[in-house]
Amino acid sequence: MIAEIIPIKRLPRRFSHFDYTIPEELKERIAPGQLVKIPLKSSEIFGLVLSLREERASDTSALKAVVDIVHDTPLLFDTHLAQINTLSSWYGVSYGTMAKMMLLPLQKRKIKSINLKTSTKASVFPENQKNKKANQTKPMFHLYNNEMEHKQIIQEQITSSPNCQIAIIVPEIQYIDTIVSHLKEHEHNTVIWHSGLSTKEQFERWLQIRNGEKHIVIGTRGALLLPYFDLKKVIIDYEHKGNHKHWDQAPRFHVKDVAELLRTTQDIETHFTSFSPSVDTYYNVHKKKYDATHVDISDVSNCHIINISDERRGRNFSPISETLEQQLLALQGNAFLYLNRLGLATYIGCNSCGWRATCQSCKLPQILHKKNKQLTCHYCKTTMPLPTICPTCKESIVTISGVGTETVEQLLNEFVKKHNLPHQILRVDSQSTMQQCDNTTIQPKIIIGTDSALSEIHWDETSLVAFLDIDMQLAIPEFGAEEQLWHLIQEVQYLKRDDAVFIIQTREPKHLIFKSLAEPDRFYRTDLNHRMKLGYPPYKYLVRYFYGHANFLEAKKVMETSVVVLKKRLQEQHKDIALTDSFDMHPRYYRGRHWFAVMARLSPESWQEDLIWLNGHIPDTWKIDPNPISILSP
DNA sequence: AGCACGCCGACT
DNA sequence: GTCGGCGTGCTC
Repeated sequence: MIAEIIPIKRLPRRFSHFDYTIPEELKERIAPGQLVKIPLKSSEIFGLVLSLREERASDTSALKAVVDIVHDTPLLFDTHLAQINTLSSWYGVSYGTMAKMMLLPLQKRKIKSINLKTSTKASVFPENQKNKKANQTKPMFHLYNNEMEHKQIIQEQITSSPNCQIAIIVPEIQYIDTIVSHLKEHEHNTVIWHSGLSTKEQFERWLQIRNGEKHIVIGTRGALLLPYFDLKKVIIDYEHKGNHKHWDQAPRFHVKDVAELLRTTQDIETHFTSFSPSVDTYYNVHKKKYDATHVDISDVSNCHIINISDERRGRNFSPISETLEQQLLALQGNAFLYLNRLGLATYIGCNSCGWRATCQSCKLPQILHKKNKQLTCHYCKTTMPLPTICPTCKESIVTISGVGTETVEQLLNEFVKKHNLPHQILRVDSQSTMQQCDNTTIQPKIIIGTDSALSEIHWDETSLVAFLDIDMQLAIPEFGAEEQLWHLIQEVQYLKRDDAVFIIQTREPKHLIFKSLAEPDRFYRTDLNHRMKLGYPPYKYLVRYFYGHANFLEAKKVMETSVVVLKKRLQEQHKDIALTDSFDMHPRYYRGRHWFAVMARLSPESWQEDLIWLNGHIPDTWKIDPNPISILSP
């Protein structure tokens, strides 16, 4: 007999499983799902028994032997093995990589002494999935307009499914606390899971999840891949957020896609919850693909849209409009000024020849910072001195413009001094957090910050919120850029005190987003219409492939020829899959390579089969990114 | 992917 | 002589 074993190790995608012989004394005991010890190269590692089969003539005699069985009780159930199998084929990773994500804390000596609970119900290998379609419940969407409703929805979901496991997935670690505070009375029955846990914590919590000792799991995306004992329900909270996608490294999975797999193959309920439904969810609710309790999205009618172009005509070149200035002068309590740009100046260039300071390797604009007056690339963090003459035409004096958080910080400090205001100015961004600042004074504060400040603001003390310049967000050439800005406005509206003033400064006050604030359906319908015309989700399921090489021309050439070959294959096999031409990514150069990408548009009805077909026909060196949140960036 | 191996160049 | 840089090659 031969054992097909998954080595629990990140291996390249071509190594799905390895064959091992079974020593005589283990033959009676070995079974699929068991954790075993196997030799691999020169070391001994853990493996998972995938299946057992009779010896074939084609088997070489060079096979190594299984060393030992760690537990007689299978560590994983058939459903878990089936899940590994499907997710590997979607994301183009080896079984070992998938297994590693399910079993990350196992590299321990403690493992031998743990007690594994046996599954009580007979697990069904999902071969006859098709028959089960009838019992499946549709995904559900729940809207909440305040934290009371939020708490209520989560609590209802917990109490309606007693004695089985529920996973609540949030997009970022910071959101875990909110959920925990809503479920205080279930604290003894709750496990928190996120990427910041130590190996020891991971191991303990992993076992509680595997053995079904705790019923409520609150965690970030990785928590969805753990081997649950008896999972009945998945709640994806803040469902509109992009960070439900694991874009970092393979497997590049989207929580929603994994939840859909669990729903269709294991009858696990999926619930999407949010205060601002994603465009995708809005579509699915209206097409009756999701059930929903109510979808009356509250409007943002008390928001002041300020046209900065008018201010410019009135010779006010400050990033702070007159309206905002008046509000600041009358400020009681704290203010939060949002600007999603770091640094002092974001445009360093030459007026006569058009040269612009860009990073040598990444080709991204360099930003001037206060510290040492250095030009910095925000992507690769390299710095260089600010040039005094244009490096290209050697004549003109370099122009410095564009407002960043540091500029506004300086400006506000002068403003406060000039008008004798009691406010302290704080800059909160990726370079300086709220904790680092002197936060002990009872002095009122004006906080100037980027996205990362949003979760640190004390909203109950804040009576003024302003977006200084969000036009840059509208210029991003990504299909989800408008939607992201929409959700950002909704988030501020959701978090801010009801009586707090909300100001948005823009050069495009006529933009759809601002015109739709009092009429949310208009935004959704119009954005959906654009997406339909351009072939974006939810009308198409996107898959992005990308490839990088140290040499630019080599990268370009290899990618282009591979795309031509793939297009030919698609035509030969009459596959209804649209493929773009290859395009360069943004930044074009990072991690020592030049990157090119290609995108496939699949039918939302058949994406699972099409994705597997594509993954089987692409070069081994391509990275696979199904359902990407960004087309251009890594 | 990740790790062992190996072949050179700069130090106690 | 030995530490350590990262190029190369292999995993049942």
